[in-house]
Amino acid sequence: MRVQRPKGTVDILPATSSQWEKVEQTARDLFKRANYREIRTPSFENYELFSRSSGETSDVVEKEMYDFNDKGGRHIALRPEGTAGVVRAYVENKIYGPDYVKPFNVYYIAPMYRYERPQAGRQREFHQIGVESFGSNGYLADVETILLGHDLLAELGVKNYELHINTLGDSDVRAAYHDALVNYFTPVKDQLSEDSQRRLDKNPLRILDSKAEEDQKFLPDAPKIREYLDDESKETFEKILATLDKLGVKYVIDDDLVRGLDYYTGVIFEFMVDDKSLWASPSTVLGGGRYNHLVEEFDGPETPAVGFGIGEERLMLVLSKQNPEMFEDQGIDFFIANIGEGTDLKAVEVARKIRSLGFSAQYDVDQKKLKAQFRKADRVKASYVITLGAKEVAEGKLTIKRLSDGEQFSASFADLEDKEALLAVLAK
RNA sequence: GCGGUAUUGGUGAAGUGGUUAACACACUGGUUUGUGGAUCCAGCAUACGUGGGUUCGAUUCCCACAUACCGCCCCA
Repeated sequence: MRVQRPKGTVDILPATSSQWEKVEQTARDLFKRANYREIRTPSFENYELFSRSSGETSDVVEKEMYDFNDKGGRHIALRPEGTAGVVRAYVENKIYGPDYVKPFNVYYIAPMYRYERPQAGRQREFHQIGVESFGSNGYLADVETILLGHDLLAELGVKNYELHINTLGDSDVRAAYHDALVNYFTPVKDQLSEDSQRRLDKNPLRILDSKAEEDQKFLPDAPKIREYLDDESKETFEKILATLDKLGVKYVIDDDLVRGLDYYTGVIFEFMVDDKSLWASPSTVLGGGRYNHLVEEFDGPETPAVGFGIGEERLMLVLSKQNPEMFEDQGIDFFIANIGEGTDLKAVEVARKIRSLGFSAQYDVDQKKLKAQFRKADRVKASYVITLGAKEVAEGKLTIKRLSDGEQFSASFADLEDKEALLAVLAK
């Protein structure tokens, strides 16, 4: 039977998985230093969790949800994003209680699922790195979240990224602004693009970043969210911006920035990468914002929260272009080549000994001819080849050859007893 | 969900309605039976995504499906 992986999925093979490891390790290290700890939640949840949190009419829910009924008749959905599950876990485990230090800061690195038409950097199973912070409505919580995103991209070596930032205000503001947009666009509805006419009913905010030519002339004069902000929202936004200024973090206030999910309530932001060799127009690699009502939505106490998510596939795409050094194959430290009767056992012992010192080492389980063993050493990018022959074994000696220049070193088995001794031999 | 392009070996690819599917790289073996990355020799496709159809005959024509990619929608 010939089998094929499901549409929109990929196999991450060893050549690539080592790159993923590096990226994820960088993220984990940074989060750990900021005292964000990992949370792992189920990859599937009850359908309603996502339909409620993302918005019934959002595209994610309407057409991208990977859902099914299980054998017990439960309506299940594979998670399309990370926040809802974390919020559910927050409430279900009563983390809002006094036993937990606030804010409650967590991160996750996990697969997500969306039933979509695949493209480069967009799959049905994809991965997100995300952070969430629960319990603080302080502007510094917003700043901290933005900084984490910023610093992560910087540590990874992403170039040409731009922070776009905007604020949606609280639900009253959103409602008022929503109405204002509808009032503004409805009179000219038949002049709008087909897509935008549909958006007018469903999600008027979306019209703002329409690419359709017909829509462009209406956009500059469209009402701005800032005109509808309450004083508190305005003040918080100003504080966030002022702090970013003082910290030297560059940003662009983007009136047209609207995130696709319904649950955002305050500041929203995206880090966009402009790389013409990857995408015609700047693309978002990291997006997030404040969502102060989601915990209540799931019957938890009123709890402010803020977070972001990174699309890992997109991030990898960017890094492969912008930081190729990070992705170079390192190879192994030692390859043990052996020749002659009874030397195979010694090769195994030497390899294990070397590994115990913390080096990487491999020997030829196929026991091919010496020449073939050397060829294999080249292919696995070994730095050194240790040659073991009957003669060496008898004398308690071994030869170490540096493949880069062919230099040979003579060592004794005693030199394998500790790392310093071995390094000393190689330093000669 | 809509529109478009593509699909030949491990890889990059050439090519044709008709006995043996070019070339290159990679790989494997050999080139004095203990030393690699060079040269040389040899080997290396279940037959051209899957299934139908047209045809005396299809990898080459048609249709469907699958998958990938591009654009839209949307988004990470």
